[in-house]
Amino acid sequence: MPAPIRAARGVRDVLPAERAAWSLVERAAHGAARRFGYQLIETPIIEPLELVERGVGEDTDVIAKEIYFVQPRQGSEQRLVLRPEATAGMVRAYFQNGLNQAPPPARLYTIGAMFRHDRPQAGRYREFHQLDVEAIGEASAALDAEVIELAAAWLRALGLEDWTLEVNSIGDGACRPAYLELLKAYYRPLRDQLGPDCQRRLETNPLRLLDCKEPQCQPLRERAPRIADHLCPECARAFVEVRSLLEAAGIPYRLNPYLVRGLDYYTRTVFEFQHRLLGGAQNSLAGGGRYDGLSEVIGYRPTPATGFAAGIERVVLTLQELGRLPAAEPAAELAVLADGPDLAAPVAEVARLARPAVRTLTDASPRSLGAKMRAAGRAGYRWVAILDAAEAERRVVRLRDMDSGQQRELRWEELPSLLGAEPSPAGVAG
RNA sequence: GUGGCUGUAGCUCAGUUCGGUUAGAGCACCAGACUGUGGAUCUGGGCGUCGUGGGUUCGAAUCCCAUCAGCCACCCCA
Repeated sequence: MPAPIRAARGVRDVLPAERAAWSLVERAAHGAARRFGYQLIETPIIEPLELVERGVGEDTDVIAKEIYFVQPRQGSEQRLVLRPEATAGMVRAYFQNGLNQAPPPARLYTIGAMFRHDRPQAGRYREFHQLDVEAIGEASAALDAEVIELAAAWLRALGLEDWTLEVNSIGDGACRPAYLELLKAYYRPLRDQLGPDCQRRLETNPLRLLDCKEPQCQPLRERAPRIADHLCPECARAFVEVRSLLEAAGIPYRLNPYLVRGLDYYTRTVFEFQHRLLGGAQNSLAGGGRYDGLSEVIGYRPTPATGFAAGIERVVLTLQELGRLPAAEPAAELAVLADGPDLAAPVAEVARLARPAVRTLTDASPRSLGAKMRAAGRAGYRWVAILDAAEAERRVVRLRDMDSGQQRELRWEELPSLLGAEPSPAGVAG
């Protein structure tokens, strides 16, 4: 026998008990997105390397070490990768399918798996799932506020109230270059006090100096020029508008002048939802912002857009920490039990008749009736229908109400109407 | 990718310090008893190459090395 094959590192199985919580989170996401007029789309999990490279930024860690490459069958084939995030694919799909021909903005969302070759940790997996919400085609600050409000509505629908929202503006092509010069001018004399990473960032990606967590770098940023003080009139106006819209919507937020995105095509609004229960390093529930420069980078017409990505696993984890996971639901409401051997066919027929009314499973195993009843009791089924050979011949069952213990004989054909009349949510779950 | 901690039954763990017969407990699972036919109780049962591979030794769950996996902190982000 070969060695047991285990799942790859950093990926995990979501079993039925936990999957119920996922369904809750996903249903809330669909509900929130639809209520804001966002439509569900699906984009491929594999995308061309170039899309991901340019969509994420070639100098980022994601590109440098976290990309999963798809092994090409021939060297000449296009290089494909597993998507590490959804936004670039969403924008590609928007243009490629002509959604830019409709009146803007396109309000789109998707839920799906993303892949990053990180070092696994609780709340951080190599395959993880995101809710991704994008409003593409319009520069209005109202859309920034809208996607934030959507995210907040989603979290609130799940009973998550204790998050914090941090907001910042990082300007645009008109004002950021000048600000970056100011930032560099501030940091250059302090270069020797910076960590090695930040010494490099000083010239390549100075915004990143602001959110460096190295103890030696942190104090220096206190006196650094703040971009909020150096926004161009348009960006300043947009920032004010986003903030006033959030206040009007009753969404509490905190200004974090050190919240940044490292890439050039991010503009103006950036934000992040956090939750303390997620613990230190992995406390981010969702993050996003405006990315007016992305479409050009991937070869399409300049088009403003804004959105966010949220971690499904992290939301589920937070619900778990709060003890708010939904109670495990029995797999069925009715179990049809064979009292004796060779009853598979009649048991299946009884179940078939009952299924239009209630979720029904069968147990025609050779175990004793006591064992089957014990299993049914533990599983929490509402009803049990028992039949032996003689009853099968007469087309009747003993129907037992597991709560009251009451039991009566009835004809198979009576099952659906009788059980259907009982108040029982036959809703679709997970 | 860097550093640290940890891997024993399906799950939670004891045993490891200081090597010594057939490696333990609870939960869960299966069978039976008890109420014809239930969640409790009782009895019995498989619980396992002690993560994997190699080494030291008369002898390794225990010591050493490697490897894989999980967790924690970085890096980064969801």
